[in-house]
Amino acid sequence: MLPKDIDRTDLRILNVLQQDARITNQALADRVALSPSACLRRVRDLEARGLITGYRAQVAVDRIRTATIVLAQVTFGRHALDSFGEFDRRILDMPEIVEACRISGAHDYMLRVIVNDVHEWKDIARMLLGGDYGVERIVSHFLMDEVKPFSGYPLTSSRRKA
Amino acid sequence: MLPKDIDRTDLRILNVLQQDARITNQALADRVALSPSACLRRVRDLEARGLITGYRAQVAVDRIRTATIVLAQVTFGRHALDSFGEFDRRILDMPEIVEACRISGAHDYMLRVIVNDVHEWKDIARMLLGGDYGVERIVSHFLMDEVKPFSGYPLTSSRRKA
DNA sequence: CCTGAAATCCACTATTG
DNA sequence: CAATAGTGGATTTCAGG
Repeated sequence: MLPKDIDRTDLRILNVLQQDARITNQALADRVALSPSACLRRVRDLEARGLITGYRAQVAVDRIRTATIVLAQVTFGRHALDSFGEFDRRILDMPEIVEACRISGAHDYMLRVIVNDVHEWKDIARMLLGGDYGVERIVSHFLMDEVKPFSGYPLTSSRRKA
Repeated sequence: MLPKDIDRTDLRILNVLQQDARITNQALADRVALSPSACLRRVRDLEARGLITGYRAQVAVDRIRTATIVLAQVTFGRHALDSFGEFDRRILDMPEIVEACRISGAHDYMLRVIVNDVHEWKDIARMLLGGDYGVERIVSHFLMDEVKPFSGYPLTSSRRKA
């Protein structure tokens, strides 16, 4: 169930850091009932092993710039796996595309894009369609309201078996 | 273009903190060419004004637990605005639903859900459909690959006018 | 793998420009 | 508003169990 190289103390550390990445090491050590030095060593270890992939400030971007956020589903025509590679490289290059997932189902990618307005999105969508990546169709949705903003994953599944 | 209560120094601070929330105040001050005290005052101000909404460690959740991540589009039947409120409260309560956005277009919500397996997702989807919230249809996509993981928003739009 | 102490280094405040 | 300097406290290393 739990990977054998992660114990409950690690989980507690990760849970706290998911909620408050800027907590002091001392306070963190208190919350997980460890001495500061032991706690720090675990945190460094979690970083080195790639279990913590980064620490990010969450910014209210809509209060800083004009921001229209688009969730776009991209469908490919021919499924040449190579064309995925080209497409991937392209979207990694575009700062407006802030997130991209390959998904199962009727569509191939789900993108999250930030633009100033709908016209800018039109330009980008046209670019993706016309770039000869094999993109056949783009379905876009505009984000109206962040009802539940992401604030970390549950690291233990709460749901119990029947 | 830029809100008058945010200057370029604030933007640089936000940009650095988006990439590395655990940087020390001194190093941050260096990077934005400010004294530590001036820098710290700005950071506290950005927090107090709600422009920074939190600091989060990014965790490689798939290396910690069995994780199937679902992107689900939820469509309502009758558009009673009240039923949205009930639905909202419900999803805020469910730890498996880690993000929820109201969107425009053919569907009403986009959810990001983490479950152990497809069966668990089936249970949750059935719950949402049967809970008398007015949910009419759920289209689900399973996340196959995080091609471009979210790592902060561009705070200045790079695209220039034609 | 932990604790505890010692030595840095940093956050934060007061003071001043 | 920003810089400088001081002090209380935190981070980090290391010795030892």
